Amino acid sequence: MLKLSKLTDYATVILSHMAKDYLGMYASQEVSERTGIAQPTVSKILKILVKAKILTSVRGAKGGYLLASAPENITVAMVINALEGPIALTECSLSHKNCDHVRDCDIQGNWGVINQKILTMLESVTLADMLEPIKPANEIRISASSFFR
Amino acid sequence: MLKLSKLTDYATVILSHMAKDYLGMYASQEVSERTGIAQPTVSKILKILVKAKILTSVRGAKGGYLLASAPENITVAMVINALEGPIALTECSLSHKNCDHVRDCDIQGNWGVINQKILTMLESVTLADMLEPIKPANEIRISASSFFR
DNA sequence: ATTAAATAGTACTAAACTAGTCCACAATAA
DNA sequence: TTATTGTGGACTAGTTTAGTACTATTTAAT
Ligand code: FES
Ligand code: FES
Repeated sequence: MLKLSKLTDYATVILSHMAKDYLGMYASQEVSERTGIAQPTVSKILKILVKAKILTSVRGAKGGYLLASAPENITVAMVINALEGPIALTECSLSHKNCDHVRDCDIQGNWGVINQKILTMLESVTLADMLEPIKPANEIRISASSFFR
Repeated sequence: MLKLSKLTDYATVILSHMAKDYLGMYASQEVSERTGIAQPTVSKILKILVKAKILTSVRGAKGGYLLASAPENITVAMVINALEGPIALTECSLSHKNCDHVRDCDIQGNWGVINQKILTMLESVTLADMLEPIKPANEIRISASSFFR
């Protein structure tokens, strides 16, 4: 169903929460309470986000997590990348090695283009954007006829 | 890893093959030989594509499958939809029911916007486009600053 | 009529992935 | 020293996916 994992979804919820006061420090405990996501799961996600350098952590009592940069500089693509690895719609967008038993394939490159467009789109959305209330007029700038040109 | 299933990938390969002579009829046997995808798997995919009305089938000896419409009218979104169901990055893009234990969530709507953009993009790419050799200059028309405005 | 070639539908299995939990360990504040 | 908090890794149960198999149905050719 072309979907993100639940953990990625949670991660955006968690980060949005933290972005509201983006200089503050948040203990996993507290994040769990505020978001309603179970504590062990929150903890797991926060650890992953630290490893991806999206968050920084402070250990010990009164410790917690903070955003490693301003919400404007954290993109949705970064978050997806942290939790799910590189964004690649098809195996071949990432490496052609895995597709060896598919002969007669004329389309790998085009998948790559689609993939790149989605990536660019996701890179253009930041945590700050996610917090904004939705504006109804969202004009799409891609016209069908110009897609591959 | 935000990826399409292998079957979807195969489906595009199969359809691209069939689109080369898009009035011709193809037996699953033959498609299997040409693409190198195992026959039972090809067969499974073709059945699904018929149910989605992307292909039509002719039963009996000398039967086979044909494109139900011209390659220009078959979009990548249709194919993904046939094999994986509705395109929805997060549960909430599809229905908010499943997310009830996430309190304090300000972002569902924005996911919906992102989702819609990806959908529009995938709807703008047709089978005919997939067959074209790639053009190097692919200007992306979405600017970061205007994403949510 | 009979046979062969082809799709339709469904069910099944094995493998891979995901979500969610848990625990022993390390760091720090009080 | 003790309580609090993050770190790292392991583990289990559940779900999803890929791939296969089998039976029934349809049609062309003979
Ligand atoms: S090389 Fe993988 S689908 Fe073509
Ligand atoms: S309602 Fe599902 S992530 Fe917000």
